[in-house]
Amino acid sequence: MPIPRAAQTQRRTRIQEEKEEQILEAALDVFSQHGFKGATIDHIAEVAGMSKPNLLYYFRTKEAMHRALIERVLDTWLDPLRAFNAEGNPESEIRSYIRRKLEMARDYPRESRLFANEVLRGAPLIEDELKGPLKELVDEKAEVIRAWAKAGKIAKCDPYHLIFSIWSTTQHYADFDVQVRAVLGQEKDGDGRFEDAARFLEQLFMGGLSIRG
Amino acid sequence: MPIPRAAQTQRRTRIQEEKEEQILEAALDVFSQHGFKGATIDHIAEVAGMSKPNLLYYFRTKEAMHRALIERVLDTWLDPLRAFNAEGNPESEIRSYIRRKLEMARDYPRESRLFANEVLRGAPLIEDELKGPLKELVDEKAEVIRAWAKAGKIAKCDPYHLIFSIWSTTQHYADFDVQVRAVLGQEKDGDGRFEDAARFLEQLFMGGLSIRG
DNA sequence: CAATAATTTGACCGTTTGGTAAACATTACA
DNA sequence: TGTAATGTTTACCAAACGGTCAAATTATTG
Repeated sequence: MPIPRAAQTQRRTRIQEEKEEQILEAALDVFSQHGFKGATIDHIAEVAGMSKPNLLYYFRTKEAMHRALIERVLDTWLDPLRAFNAEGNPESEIRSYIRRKLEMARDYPRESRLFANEVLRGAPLIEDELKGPLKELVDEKAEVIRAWAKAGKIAKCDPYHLIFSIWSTTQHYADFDVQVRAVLGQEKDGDGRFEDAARFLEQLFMGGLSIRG
Repeated sequence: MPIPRAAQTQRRTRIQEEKEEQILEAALDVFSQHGFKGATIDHIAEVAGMSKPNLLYYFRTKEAMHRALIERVLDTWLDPLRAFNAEGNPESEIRSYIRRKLEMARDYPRESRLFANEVLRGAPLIEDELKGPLKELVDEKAEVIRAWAKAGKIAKCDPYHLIFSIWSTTQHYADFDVQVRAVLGQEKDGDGRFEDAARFLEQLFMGGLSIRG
């Protein structure tokens, strides 16, 4: 009598929804802190408050858990870029994109680190996502930026490297948090630090794109 | 008859120097690619072309290897910042700092990734280094930048976040190389890509600091 | 060359880890 | 309420891994 795995059933029960959520929440904790190899199923199970075999009832392998998690994260991770609007004016669009990305680094540092860990190790699980959907989205937005530059609304610049620089500067505050904290010391608390970073980055990018602040 | 471990001897022999170098080179390969937990002694031994017990003759534990490696890397990693000169003029100093950091991301991506991995997992091995020597160095250079701003040579800005943004934008090309390549596609080769990034970053920071390019 | 010190290796060990088997418990539903 | 499907747990396994040991080999030096 084969046990029907949750992942194989047609309709998901209430328990499945709850438990899978519970597991992914714990998995996010552990994977983002220790990386894929460093994370253990036992540890995730402990954080999730359930037994190891119970975890493996919902996700058959550690990799399946990681894959489910990272695909979900990747999706929401790109929301700010999707919100980037060609119709809006360049200043407010770029400004609010930077701010949203910075807010995400502040509010969802685990997601940022999970992603960083995955890319650092060569992105074996999401290579296709990067080369497909991600590239297409970036291509589309890069075209918007290029049009703005052509119309003289912002300085001429390489739109891809502009996007990279916004990603890197904002995510830095999540991924390198330990270093940032070590350098800045205890003086500034979370909110003050966030505001300082936001102010600086707006100045940097507005100036760099020749947009008067 | 206790075997004198290489690390314990007073003077290092020729063989010790060679082999330790050989091991650290292999370790850099493996640690930077797989992270601390993901790296195995067997794998490092294989890359180094020697047996596992032989490795452990020179470095008693995996952690000792990692520590030796990361301390060496951290030291050379900060050279560009140390070269930052208060006497020089702001434009050329900042410009060449960016370029040096970008060159390091291009020429030493393994070192960058090793460091990123370490910080991502909470920097357990170099916490003291970050809070001590690193912080002091950054404090010193931040003061230089602040003085430049006060003298009206560059726009007023938070010097710490300026340094963070230079770190993050340049190191991004090493740490997130897979993503960068996925988005940019095969069109641009290594050198062209590097020049594009360099041009963009110079424009960004010169403009952001109100320095005319 | 002899003898001592330094280096290298194959075999091995205890622990951790990802994952399984099967019995047991609970839930959903006719 | 009975029964089949779903969910949970205890006990366990094989492989991988960090590290040790003692014997063998090579290098150094008096």
